[in-house]
Order: sequence, then structure tokens, then C-alpha cells
Amino acid sequence: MNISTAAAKASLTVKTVRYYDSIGLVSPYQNPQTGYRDYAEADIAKLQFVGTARRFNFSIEECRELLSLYEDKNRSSETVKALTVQKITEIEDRLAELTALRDQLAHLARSCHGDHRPDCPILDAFSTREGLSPPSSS
Amino acid sequence: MNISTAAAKASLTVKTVRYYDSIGLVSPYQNPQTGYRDYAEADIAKLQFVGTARRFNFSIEECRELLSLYEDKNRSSETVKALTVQKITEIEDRLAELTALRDQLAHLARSCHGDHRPDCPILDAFSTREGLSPPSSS
DNA sequence: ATTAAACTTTCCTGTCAGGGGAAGGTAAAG
DNA sequence: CTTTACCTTCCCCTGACAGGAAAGTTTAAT
Repeated sequence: MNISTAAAKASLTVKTVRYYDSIGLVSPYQNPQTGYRDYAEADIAKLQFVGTARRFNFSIEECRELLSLYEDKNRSSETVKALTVQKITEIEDRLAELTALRDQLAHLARSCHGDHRPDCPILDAFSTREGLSPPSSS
Repeated sequence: MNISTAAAKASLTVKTVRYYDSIGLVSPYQNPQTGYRDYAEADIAKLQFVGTARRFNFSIEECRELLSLYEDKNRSSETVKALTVQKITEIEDRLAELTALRDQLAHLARSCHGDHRPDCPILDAFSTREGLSPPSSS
């Protein structure tokens, strides 16, 4: 199967699929005469697997780890669960940060009259940093 | 004031401060003899301003816009408020996505026994994609 | 059979916001 | 005067691809 059909089946772009080959994540058979990649069904399954894991915010390296677990018939589920739980924690940390960020911006927006007068509480808050504690990291 | 003192006062790294000069965001006086940057108090204020805006998730280009508004004595606050409100919307969209992501991962983690048995509902979910609708974009 | 369209390949550059480090010049302290 | 601690520019690296050029291949139409 050619790369564009494979990409379509996995709901990925051709560029992405080629990239996954280049980093050794999902490497299909390559015709020595033409250089064309030839994707088997097993490759499609891997691409779909990676695509789903990526949509779940797993990094490429985490996908590589998950993929090796996926292919390991003697795998145990505890490693996968640990990875997932860790990912959940990361997401919750990010959620807390973003929520604090939104609340502070919303507070600033409420205090800003938003008309043509030159004074602006938002800019003042950014420049003085008094009574304002922006999140430590974004 | 030398660059490392300026960076410390603005709670930024030297690399970051030098980068802000290189892109014309905050450019101090530069001694023609030595090539050393010399930061005035007004430059420090700008660096602090940008640092705060960055911590509030504004992009460099948005910081550039905010900075020009900050320096414009005849500014109106409506532009700043519009930018802030838009940023709040972006953050809320991101919050919704991340919340859905966390819920789905949490659901998968709960269904996984996490022991040494080889079957793993998480990996199964990633490979079959049935009964599972991952967020469209991350 | 020829040609044109539609694929494919590799390679290079760009994104965003800097980080890391080398080579070389300068300033401050002992 | 020497050592240490700065400073400068320059180039490559990050993650996860996207865009596009130049060149080869396959497929469909003529």
C-alpha cells in the first residue's frame, strides 16, 4: 500500500507518516528499485495506534515505549497504567495552571473599562506586578 | 547596567534577554567600543513587562503589541481588553480539551487492572479505537 | 505509444522561544 | 599582572512536524 493510502487509513498526513519512518517509529518495507515505501496492514495498525496515543497527548518517545509494549506479547499492564497515571497527573497540573491563569486574566478584564481612556488596569498590572501573582510556569 | 544584572532584575535568563534584543523586542543601548549592552531602568521595566505577559501565556508577537500599547501615552484600553478577552477564550478552549483528555485517560486507567497479566485495556483502546473518541486536537 | 497528471522520493528551510556551548574579547578583583 | 568572571557573536539543538524544490515513478487518458 502506498504512503498516501496508509496515511489516510491512519488519519495522518503523509508528512507525518514519513516522519515516523525517519525516526524509526513505524518503518515499512521499502522497494529497493523505486525507493517507494510499501505499508502492510501491520504497519497501518501501528500508525493508527501511534495516532491515537498522540491525540492523547503522549509524546513521540512515550509512543515509542507504548508501541514496544503493544508489540510485546508478554507485556504486563502495570507499566502502561503507570505511564497513563503519570500522564493524567501532568494534565491535571497543566489544568490547575491554566485555570489560575484564566481567573487572573478574567479579573483583569473585569477591572478594565475597555474604552478610549488612556489608563488601563491590565497594562498597569503587567508593568507593576503588584497585587498580582502570575503562575510560576506556563 | 550589564545584561546579567538586568536579567536578574527582570527574572529572566541572559539568553532570553539577549534574544529579546535580537528580535527587536527590548533593545538597550550598546557600547560601540566594547559591544556590551547597557540596560537603563526603562529597559528593565520593559523586560519585566514582557516577562509578566509571557507568564500570562501571551506570545512574543502579542507581547510586542502590548508593549507598543504600553508605551503609547495616547493608547485606549479597548485594544488591550480585546486581546485579553481573546486570550481567555483560547485558554478556556484548551481547558475543555484537556479536561476531556484527562477524563478519558482516567476512565482507561480505572479499567486497567495494572498487574502482570498481559492484557491491557489501555493498549486495546489505543489499537482498536472502538467506543473511544479522543479529542480532535491537542 | 506517448503524454500529462498524480503520485513518490530526498533534501532543505521554517516554525516557537529560547538553551547549550565554542571561540574570543573585556572588566573587575586579588 | 594574572586569574576569574563577565561579555560578545556564531552556530547547532530542541518537538513534531509543514512547506516546497528538484527529480524519479506510476497511472490514466489520449
